[in-house]
Amino acid sequence: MKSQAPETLPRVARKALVKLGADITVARKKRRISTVSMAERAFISRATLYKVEKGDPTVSMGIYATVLAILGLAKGLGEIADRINDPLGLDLDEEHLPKRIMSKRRRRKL
Amino acid sequence: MKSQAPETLPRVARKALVKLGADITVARKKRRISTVSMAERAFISRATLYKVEKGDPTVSMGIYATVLAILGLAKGLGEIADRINDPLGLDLDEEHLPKRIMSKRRRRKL
DNA sequence: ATTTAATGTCTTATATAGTAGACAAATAAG
DNA sequence: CTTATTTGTCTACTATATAAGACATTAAAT
Repeated sequence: MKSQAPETLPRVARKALVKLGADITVARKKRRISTVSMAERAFISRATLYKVEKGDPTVSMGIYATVLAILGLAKGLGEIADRINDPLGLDLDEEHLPKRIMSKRRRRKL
Repeated sequence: MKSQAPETLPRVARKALVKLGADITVARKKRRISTVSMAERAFISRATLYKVEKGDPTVSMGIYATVLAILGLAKGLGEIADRINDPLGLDLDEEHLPKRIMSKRRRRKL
């Protein structure tokens, strides 16, 4: 992630990540997996695992996904934005979604 | 994410990511947000948003989190690994988790 | 009380993510 | 059907993530 304008990450996102990291730590401990062992299984360094458990936004999604998979929690990743979890479905019917989103209609040349 | 040994990403993780990306595309369209507009709001390039919607594992978690937040779906991120979603809680009581995981007990010097 | 392994946390080098910008293809509106 | 715009997808440059390794601290076993 590029740290363009400082604090570009929405607060809700930040909070969710910190919680995710903390939950991962608990889940790991419940399975009695040490940080060294988890890092090895995920093919990452201990330093990176440390960032994951802190909820660091710069770590790649693939690494988070791998750690979750090792904990048997990967499926939840795919359920974040599915129909069930998207009550904001407006009027549009999933089947009839336009292939492209057109903004303000342009003016024809006179 | 470092692509050390090819195909280091567990299949379940890969599947979950592809689904997440597809669901993000649908959620975006339902909100009538164009890729250009979404990229601007998330302070990322269109190319990166494209990767996100493909479920690319190399994109940073912060970017995924930001996009989800714009869609109003960030909370779900924090719920992936919480107690409710972790049935594999073994015997351990969350409160009594050891602070460190000790492996094979070492042998004291004779 | 000792000892040993686990964890928190830096630093620095190198692999790679993210951007910009371009282009063709294709949808939607007039 | 024509035109304006969106989207799919590359390439190459630059910013940054990740690994490696070190060190101090601390939990837990003996």
